[in-house]
Amino acid sequence: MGPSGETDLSPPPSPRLLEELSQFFRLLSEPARLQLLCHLKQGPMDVASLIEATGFSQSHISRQLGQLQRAGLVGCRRDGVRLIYDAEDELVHDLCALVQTRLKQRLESQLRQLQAA
Amino acid sequence: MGPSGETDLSPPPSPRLLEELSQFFRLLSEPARLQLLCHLKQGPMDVASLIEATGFSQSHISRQLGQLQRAGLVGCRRDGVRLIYDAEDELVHDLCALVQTRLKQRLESQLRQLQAA
DNA sequence: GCCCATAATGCGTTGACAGGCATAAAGCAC
DNA sequence: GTGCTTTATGCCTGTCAACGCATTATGGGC
Repeated sequence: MGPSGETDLSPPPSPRLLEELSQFFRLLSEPARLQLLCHLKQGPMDVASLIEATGFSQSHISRQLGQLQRAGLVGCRRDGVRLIYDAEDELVHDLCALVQTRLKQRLESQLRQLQAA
Repeated sequence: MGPSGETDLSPPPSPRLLEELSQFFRLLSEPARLQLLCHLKQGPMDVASLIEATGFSQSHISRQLGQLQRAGLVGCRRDGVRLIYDAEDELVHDLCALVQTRLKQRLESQLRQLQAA
């Protein structure tokens, strides 16, 4: 606990990794995509159901699903002419849970500050 | 409705929460901000050092720090005329570690597929 | 008071991407 | 084969945010 606390535990991440990380977070930075992931978390669905559930256009849904699939966050199988998508990754759920907890803590903290004042 | 298997374990998140989550992820979706957070994780720094470390303009750094501060991810204190920023949240580090692990797993998986073929 | 250093903000440009419409591709039924 | 349905893609527009430059605000030192 000296003045030079040496918090330097980890080396600075390479620009390459930084780019990959931010690209991943970018996928989750769009409410539409997050919404699709949440719906798919409840179980596999075809695109028509996702359109019905979200109200977005078919082309939009298809594009967002494409991005999520390329990232490996969703997968799909064929059922005749339909494509059934499903969430393939628990990570997103965990990340959301962590962030949600933090958001809640932050709001509670702000609330206490208001009450104290 | 379907006689579906009801994988409905968790209720669909409200649009409000979806928006908050995506906004948070959006903060991390910019390499510049992620880079600032990583630098600050090594210890408190003033803005001049961050400019030196990242090569961005002063105005840009200031703006990004402002966003991070409003989200509570960084804090700052004054030292004379300088402002010393520091990372205030372990969450980002944890999130990055989780995502990084996943990215690695994914690459390894792809590598195995190539070798098998 | 004036001057200098540091950080924040107004303004403009530009690039990226959401999102819809129209079209093409893919697969099934006949 | 022709049609019909479902999904993917080309094209377009609007919007939003990164980013730099110029300016302003803030806080020393004299």
